[in-house]
Amino acid sequence: MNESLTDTNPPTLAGAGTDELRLWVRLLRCAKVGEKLLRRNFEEQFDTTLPRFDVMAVLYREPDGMSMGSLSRALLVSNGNVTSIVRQLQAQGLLQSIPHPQDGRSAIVSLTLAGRAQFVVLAEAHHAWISEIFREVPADRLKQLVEGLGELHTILGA
Amino acid sequence: MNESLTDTNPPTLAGAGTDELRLWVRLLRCAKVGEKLLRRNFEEQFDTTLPRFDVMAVLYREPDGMSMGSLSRALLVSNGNVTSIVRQLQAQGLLQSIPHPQDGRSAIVSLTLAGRAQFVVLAEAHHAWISEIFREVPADRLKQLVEGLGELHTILGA
DNA sequence: TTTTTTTGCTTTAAGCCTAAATTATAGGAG
DNA sequence: CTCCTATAATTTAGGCTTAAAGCAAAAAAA
Repeated sequence: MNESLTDTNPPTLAGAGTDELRLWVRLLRCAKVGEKLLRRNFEEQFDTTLPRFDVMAVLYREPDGMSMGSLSRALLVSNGNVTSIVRQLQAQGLLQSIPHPQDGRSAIVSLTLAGRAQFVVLAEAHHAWISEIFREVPADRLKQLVEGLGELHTILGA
Repeated sequence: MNESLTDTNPPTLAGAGTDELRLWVRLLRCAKVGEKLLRRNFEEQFDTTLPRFDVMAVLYREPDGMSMGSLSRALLVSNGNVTSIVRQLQAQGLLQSIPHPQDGRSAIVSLTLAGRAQFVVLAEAHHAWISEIFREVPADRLKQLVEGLGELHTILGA
């Protein structure tokens, strides 16, 4: 029950090995492994990054464009962060920024035609990579995880 | 079946909304939300970071210390990355680096007594935050996710 | 022994990320 | 109209991250 007085091992931490902690560690671990793979693929095959892909993915769903603020909220990243990523995409001609007609502070960013075309290509590759990653996961297990993580996300979002 | 010629909405992407993609998006989303919360807490309450905590967590389990290489492999981060984090912890007196007796290239890093004491405090807070995050998740759902993510991690690791 | 290759780690360049400070515009109170 | 506050975005400082290049020691080869 108690730690031995001559124990040279680390003292047991309160709560170590609980289900919550295990869940968190595994969640983070799986996400990290996947991200590592995607980052490498995006870099090697398209000379781009996951964050840029994320920006394009959000904008693809909004053909009329959106403000920098909405973009950063949709991506769960800080306001200032979006600025530099948008700049990169703009420099590549994949994205355009147009001053808001009513509000002089704001700008509406949207994908260019080239950006939309490029995103379709990227999204296809992205999906193929994800499929490959989860290839060995049984379909019912997949559904179970989707369900469980959906519930988790709802709880976390609230 | 086909896209309308006058459709102003984004064309449907092949594979959009499949279970694999949904799983990946939710996995990443949940991890991101949790990380954001932990980062803020570590910063505000202990003026430290999640990566530093991660290093300490690994070293806590290895009282005899380990090489920089083992450390980076255990954390799934690049070799060069560990260098700067270790330096920070060393500057705070939480970690010590001792030259390897046989191998002049290598060093053995380990937590100092102060580092071990500090880690116990951090780990306790960390666990409390995690518990709070998952407070509303039913115990059986928790177990199911732990199980599913464990399997997923095994598949991803191989 | 001398040379070559490998290995452990650090450094560098580039990008992502945040919080906080700054700038500029918008909108309301007086 | 003027002042004050709120909001949109950028800039700045600091930290994390990687890949690639560099350095020094070890190990292997010649």
